Amino acid sequence: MLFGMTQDSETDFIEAMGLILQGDGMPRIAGRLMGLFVLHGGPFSFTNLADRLEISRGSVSTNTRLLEDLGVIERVAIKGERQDFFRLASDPYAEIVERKRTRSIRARETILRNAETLDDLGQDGLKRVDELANFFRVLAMATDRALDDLRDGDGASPRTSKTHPPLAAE
Amino acid sequence: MLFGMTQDSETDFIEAMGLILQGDGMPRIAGRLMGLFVLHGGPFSFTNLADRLEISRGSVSTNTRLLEDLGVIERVAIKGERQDFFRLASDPYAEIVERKRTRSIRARETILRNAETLDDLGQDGLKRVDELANFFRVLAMATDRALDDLRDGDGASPRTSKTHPPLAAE
DNA sequence: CAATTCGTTCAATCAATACTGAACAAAATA
DNA sequence: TATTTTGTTCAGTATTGATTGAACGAATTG
Repeated sequence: MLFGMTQDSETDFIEAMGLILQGDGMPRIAGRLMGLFVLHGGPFSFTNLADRLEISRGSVSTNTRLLEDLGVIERVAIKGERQDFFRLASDPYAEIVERKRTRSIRARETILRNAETLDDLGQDGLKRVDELANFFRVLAMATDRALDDLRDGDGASPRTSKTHPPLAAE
Repeated sequence: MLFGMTQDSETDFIEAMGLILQGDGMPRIAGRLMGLFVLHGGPFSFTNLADRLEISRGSVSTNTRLLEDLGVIERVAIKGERQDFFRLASDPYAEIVERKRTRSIRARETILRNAETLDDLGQDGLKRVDELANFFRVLAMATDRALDDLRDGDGASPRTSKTHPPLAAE
């Protein structure tokens, strides 16, 4: 039987990471890989990854490349070994935030560019478009600060929100 | 013929918004609706929305409810009218950011909760898990600030990043 | 050189989700 | 009361993207 079977807590952690990254629009397997690399830093061989996570070699190839592009992991060569090895990068999260920032900026640019060719918008219409663009600008600025915070290796909160307790899901 | 046919700039704007929101994990139709409401504030009747965007009544129902829950639009009643009407809400973007914030906090909590039951992680393992949790904490703080900025109706940048020019996609 | 190992690619399958359109209940109208 | 209008729900379809597994070329080994 398989149902009701409980898994060990390492698997729970890895699967949880799979779901979290999936919820953020990435492949679940990328999340599982990330979870594994956070638990044990690596290096893991290509084959080892496929075996431990029980995923196909194709998925290992695709998703390690994805995480490599994101700067979450890096490919390392090991003397006397034929396989590729991967380990958690030294600054795994910066590029993720950087991409979020870029997406917000792009969205804002797209909006402003499309708005240029619009006429027949009144005073109010222009204001609403401006506020939409500003929304994305604010998002971009927020990720920008997040990048700074990450770089500073910011362990404790240096600034508390005006409107929220330090951290709780409410 | 249909191909090569160009659409007016209003449609371009609306479609662009559809793609932007789709890229953020929401239904494309929700984005189109949002685009329409940003251009013209409303109120639009239920049927009018279906006609203008050429979408089914089912989609109007589902996606207006989604945007209503998000606080982007609000349902209004108009004297002498049977249909529901919708207009852009007064503070359309706050709840969107609030949800982003909640997701980051939840992710952090999930990680910390799963990490508790883990043993056999060395010094290094604990550090990596901590840094992962901190990553989501930083994201939560960033959205938190974004929320403040939005409320302040912040039109000009009060603080410039240490590492990036004021705003460009690079 | 033949056989194996390795990582990538790609066609096929699978899974998740969006969207439609018909069925429905409630309310308004005739 | 019968008909129409209205918004929701839901089953079915379409679409999109993730995942697999086989085919492949390159490199290694025997």
